[in-house]
Amino acid sequence: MYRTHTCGELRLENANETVCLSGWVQKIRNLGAMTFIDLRDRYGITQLVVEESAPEEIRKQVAGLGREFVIQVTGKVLERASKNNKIPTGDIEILIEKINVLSRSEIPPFTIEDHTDGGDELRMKYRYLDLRRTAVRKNLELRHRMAHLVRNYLDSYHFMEVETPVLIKSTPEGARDFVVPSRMNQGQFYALPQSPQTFKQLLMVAGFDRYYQIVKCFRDEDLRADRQPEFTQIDCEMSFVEREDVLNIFEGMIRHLFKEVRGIDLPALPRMTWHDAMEYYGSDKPDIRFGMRFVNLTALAQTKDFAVFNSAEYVGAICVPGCANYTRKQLDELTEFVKRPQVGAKGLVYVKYNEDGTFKSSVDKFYTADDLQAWATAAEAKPGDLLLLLSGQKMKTLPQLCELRLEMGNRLGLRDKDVFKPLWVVDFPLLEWDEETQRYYAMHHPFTSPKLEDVDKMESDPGAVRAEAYDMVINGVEVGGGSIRIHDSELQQRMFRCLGFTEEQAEKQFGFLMNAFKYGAPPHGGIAFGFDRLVSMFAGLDSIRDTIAFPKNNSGRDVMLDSPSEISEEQLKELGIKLG
RNA sequence: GGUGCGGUAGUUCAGCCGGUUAGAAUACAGGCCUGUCACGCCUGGGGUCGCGGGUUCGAGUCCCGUCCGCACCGCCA
Repeated sequence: MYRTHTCGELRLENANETVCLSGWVQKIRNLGAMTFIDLRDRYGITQLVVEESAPEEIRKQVAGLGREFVIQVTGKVLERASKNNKIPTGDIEILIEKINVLSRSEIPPFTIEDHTDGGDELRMKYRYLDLRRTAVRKNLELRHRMAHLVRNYLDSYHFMEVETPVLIKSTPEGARDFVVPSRMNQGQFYALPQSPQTFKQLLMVAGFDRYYQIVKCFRDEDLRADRQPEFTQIDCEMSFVEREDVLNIFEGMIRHLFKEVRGIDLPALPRMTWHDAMEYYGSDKPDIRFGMRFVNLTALAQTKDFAVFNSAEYVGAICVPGCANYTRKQLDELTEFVKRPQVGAKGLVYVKYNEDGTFKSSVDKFYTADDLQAWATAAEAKPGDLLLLLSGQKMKTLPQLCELRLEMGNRLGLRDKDVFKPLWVVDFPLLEWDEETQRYYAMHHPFTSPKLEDVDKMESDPGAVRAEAYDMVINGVEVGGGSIRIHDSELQQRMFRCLGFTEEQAEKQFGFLMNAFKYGAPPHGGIAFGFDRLVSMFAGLDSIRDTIAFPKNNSGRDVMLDSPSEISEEQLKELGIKLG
């Protein structure tokens, strides 16, 4: 037997018991006549003590210990002479009677502590050591707990978890596929799923009317702090439902998670149309923890001889509360911010609505105080507020203003990580025009149902057709999205036509689905949540990496395994692949 | 594909306008210490300044190229 207890469970009431513990040596504090050892496992830290009076043999063994050695000790639980109220086991210690070194350790490349001295790269290379740290372990514990809560919640609503294949068929739409060469079918390739989308729809045809799966998905696109090439979705689909049914069930799931994990009772989630999200926040994933909604000043701004505004399709403003006292330097910084290539604005116009009711702006040459007053009124500004204006082509200016708004939210501390403001964004456009290829693409995916009242416009005005699609957004992060699907094979064919597919192409790519729909497809819809993002949000992290046990770096590499890597000539030959 | 920042001791970093033997903290090793828990004190070892080229009397420092890391843009139905 290696242990009678874990390193996190002994308390004062265990005093005088003889116990056996196993774990890692976290820290050795040698005070000369006595030595303290912090013994660590998943559950906590227990202090071991060796006194001068201990047998020579034990003192010698302790002297030979090093950080991260794995040891097993037997000893008596004693009340400490000086207690440590920072840890749950801080009232007791173990007087070592027997010690057994189970495994030695080299000196670790970084300290295994909450505030490690190791940088990201090193921690990833030795991820198994990094995972010993409480901070990282807690994230994985949270992930486990959330997965468990999700499974229980969905199970209670009769959702069934079904596994779908990982080796599937490549499709041209959407993200790049990861491909896997087939040895038995030379010259042909499997693709890894970007999502189990078509399978879950087929499961609906099969009559599994409530399906879910916590499942790995793969996209061969460049990485970000919140994007990994393989990531986990909570993938769900339901039959005989309308949009409201789906929103209700999954709003319930998110509220359940907030309640259980964070102890937060969320109110019902507000809804916002995609159109309003763009118009007032410049984004399809608005952060509504704070105000500063956009105000359209186009008409009011095009009254004077200011060419910049007069030539603009759109002039928009945000009203920043209490910032009329911004200095020239701060305003210059903001101008620099919006002119960065990542934002791409040409310039920034400010209007200070001073406490004394006067105005000071960067366009005083062109506009009178009455003009500026009219803007301030439109923006519901109060004395002491600062208006920031951007102008230009509307669909370019809105996202720029969005960046500026988020920046001001950050500067004013309005984006508190412990405040959660989820919402549904609904009524997305069905199609999106792509300038480069001069055709429409499905904004969500080609199986998304148009809103019934817009179906007539699919041919005459495709860009105006709205979809039965919805995203759940929390604090400016898209955590989930889905739609009511098309279950009518004729409508599906119409959709493919809108996307410029020939009948043959549609048949070749999605024939299996269209065929299935000929045999009685129930109305259905669903949603998928980005599980990594959800966990990182609940953990208050900016990056999803620390919610994943073995993540990949910025260039999609696993620095621990050193993958991807080359394969042998033999392997290539077997696969019938020649490298160029 | 692009932009920005970074790469110096095991680790995290400092190193100014180019100038003597490249420093600090921490980790590590040795010694001292009876209540530590970020233990304390003393001593010591430890460097291909990412790599290649160039400018210069002289390069960690300046220039060019390259590799690696991070953040972002493009991309992510």
